[in-house]
Amino acid sequence: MDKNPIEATEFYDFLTGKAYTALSRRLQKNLREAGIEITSEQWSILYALWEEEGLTQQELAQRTFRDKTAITRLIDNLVRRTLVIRVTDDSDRRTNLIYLTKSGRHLKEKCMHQANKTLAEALHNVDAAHTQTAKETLRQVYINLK
Amino acid sequence: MDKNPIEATEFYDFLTGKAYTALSRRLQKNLREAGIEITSEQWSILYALWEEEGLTQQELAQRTFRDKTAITRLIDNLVRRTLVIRVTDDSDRRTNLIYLTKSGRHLKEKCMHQANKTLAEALHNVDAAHTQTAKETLRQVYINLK
DNA sequence: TTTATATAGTTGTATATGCAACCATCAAAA
DNA sequence: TTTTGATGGTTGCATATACAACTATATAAA
Repeated sequence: MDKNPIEATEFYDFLTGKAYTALSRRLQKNLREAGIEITSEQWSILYALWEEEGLTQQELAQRTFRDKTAITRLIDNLVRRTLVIRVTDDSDRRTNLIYLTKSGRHLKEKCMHQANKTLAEALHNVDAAHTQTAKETLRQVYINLK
Repeated sequence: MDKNPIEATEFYDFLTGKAYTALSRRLQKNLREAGIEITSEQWSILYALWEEEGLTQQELAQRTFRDKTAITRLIDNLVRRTLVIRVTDDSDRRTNLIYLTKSGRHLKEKCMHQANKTLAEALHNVDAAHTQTAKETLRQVYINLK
């Protein structure tokens, strides 16, 4: 567990989450400036639903790596903003299937534009090869820890 | 702002913070299993103080990239756990200087061991060169967005 | 059929966070 | 010296989160 102390020693910033905090805050700022009043966390739920509608809350929890209780309340808030609806699954009345409303679906283009803008701002002065490596590394970290 | 859509397109997971969430959760789990009942956020404050005591709350806010109100309440919780104390600066009575208590100082070794363990688990199967690149990339992201 | 077990989701509680508004203190200008 | 503006910190509020305990439903075992 102390195999690579040299590399790890300078990597505590990763543990403090500074880069992710900065990224998340910038996304929210960009969304707000585009007139979209959702949080970055709500964005991540919508992003999953833009990829595939009708997911259960469990599936959303897995895809966004959150506790299912966090999903309950995120969906609560998205329902209140009339961006998604809960539909009880007839074949298993325990589960809710989450669908986008027309407004929720309509938001996709504008939101993804802001998401792309945010990533471009974040990765300014980072060459493509390094971006690719960082992407793979974060992916491996997730696989290691999930 | 849409200069590198290809690289960005597969990088939305970075925006959702999955890797950081996984990392933060694992750190807290490792600390708990070592009998240390602090959150990963509290760890990041203590980490800054282990590097340098007597920081102001503003300085802590900058170093951990958090809103100063978040620092107020993190310090509240750390004071309640008797890990740090607030000392009013005599030369400027607006500012609090934050010092570790004996318990807070004592925690360093055990906590840093768990932090190193967490990073090692996270970076398992990631070679040193990639770790280095990821580190630099996250650093650049932070610089771009801060 | 009844019982036991597993799964999907919700609620209570404690913690964390950003933003806006606020108070206290300091420093510079008038 | 008084006023003005800047800075450090706190509080109110809404949101997000994990964990534990709970309800409701479904499935498997007896």
